[in-house]
Amino acid sequence: MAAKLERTKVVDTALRLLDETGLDGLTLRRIATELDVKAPALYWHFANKQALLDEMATEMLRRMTASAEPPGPDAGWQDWVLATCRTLRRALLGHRDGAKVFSGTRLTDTGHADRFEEQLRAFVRDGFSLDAAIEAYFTAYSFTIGFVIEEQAVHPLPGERTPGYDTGERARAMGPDHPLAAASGEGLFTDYDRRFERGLAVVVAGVDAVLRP
Amino acid sequence: MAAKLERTKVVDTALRLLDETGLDGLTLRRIATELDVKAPALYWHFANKQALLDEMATEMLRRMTASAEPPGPDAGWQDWVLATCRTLRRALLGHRDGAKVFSGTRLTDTGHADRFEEQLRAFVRDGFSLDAAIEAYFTAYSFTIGFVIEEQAVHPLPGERTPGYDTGERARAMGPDHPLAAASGEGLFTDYDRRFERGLAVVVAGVDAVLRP
DNA sequence: AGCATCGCCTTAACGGTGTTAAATTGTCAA
DNA sequence: TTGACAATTTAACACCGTTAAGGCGATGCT
Repeated sequence: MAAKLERTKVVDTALRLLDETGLDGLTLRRIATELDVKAPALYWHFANKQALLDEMATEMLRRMTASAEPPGPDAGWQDWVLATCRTLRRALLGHRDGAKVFSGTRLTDTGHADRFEEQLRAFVRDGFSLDAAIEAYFTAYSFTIGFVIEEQAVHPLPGERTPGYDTGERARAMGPDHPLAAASGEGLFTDYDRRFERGLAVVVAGVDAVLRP
Repeated sequence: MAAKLERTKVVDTALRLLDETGLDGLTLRRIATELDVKAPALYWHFANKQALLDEMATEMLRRMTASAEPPGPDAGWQDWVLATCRTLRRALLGHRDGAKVFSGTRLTDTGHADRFEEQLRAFVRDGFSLDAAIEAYFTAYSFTIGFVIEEQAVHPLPGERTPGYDTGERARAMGPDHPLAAASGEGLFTDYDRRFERGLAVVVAGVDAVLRP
């Protein structure tokens, strides 16, 4: 079982390096150096770089479901949607370019099936059809992915800020012909926590209005 | 002004090649060959590859706003949200990896400001505060981006289908312990048109319930 | 007409990338 | 002791984005 140990060690190192270098700077040679090994050695454990990236995304999801407590047994579908999306966002924000890594990969195992099943069951328990449950889940999921991708374009890591998103300069570029657009910079590039919660509330209210039986 | 003509020719060619090769296969040498030119010649027109990608994304947006008629003058905010998101989705679906190209770039001009301004005005005209308008817009925008990223993972181009998203195999992997998850493949990987419309309806209803004054 | 300038392109090269093939080491079993 | 096998190294390949230097043709100035 040394193989599996080594595999997870590679993934751990790669995830840690991801925060330092970003997705573009994450090369196999760099990962290998960090592990005191030459690059081709990684091909013993992974078929190619994409397989490693897939495993990284899967590991992110594993840690996410491991870290966050699921809602209690009497929780409604709303609680489950809120909990799932908040946890997903935190997991994506946990690594630089997390959303890009995640949305570009296919998961390598079904360890997340438990949570997914519970999420769907919460809907069905409250009267949703399976079809409506999937629709509701996927809508909230899509919103979360899209939101964090935009968020990480501005904040590569929590606390950091990508230079160039200057609201003042943006307002000037919009010119006097677009007063609303010019004034929107503040509302578009700040306060992502609050805005994510409001967006989530919008989605939940929408599901309640359109999909709830 | 032959320079500007050449610049747009490069962008046109790059966008056409994108459909054939995908984002990973889109190299400067390939683009240059297609233009009967050597790769370094591109550096006369663009500072680097990212600048070309930015211009490609901007051109996608330009074509999008040029192709789709805006709603009439008596259209409500709902019409504007629906029109904007539908048009955005079509623009992203118009090219292989369109959503990835788009979400990874910063726009190079303010040609889209007109539409954005009209979108916000539609909200404000119906009583929204600017803050609520931005929140509503960004929520719908995030949903659309996230949705199309997932969609293009399954359908790289309209009509094509990425191999490996087999619902049967997926159901088997989920096992008998996860009946809902196992049955969800059909609802997750098919019929994106209808599901996008339903998701959009959810978002609009949510905005109506949470953000409308 | 001659000469310099400038726009646009080419040639050559650099350091880096993912990936492969073959040779090499270390370890444990027969 | 020998052999099998896992795990890694060395060497190399084809390709990538990018830079430096120079060439070439058209334009404009004297």
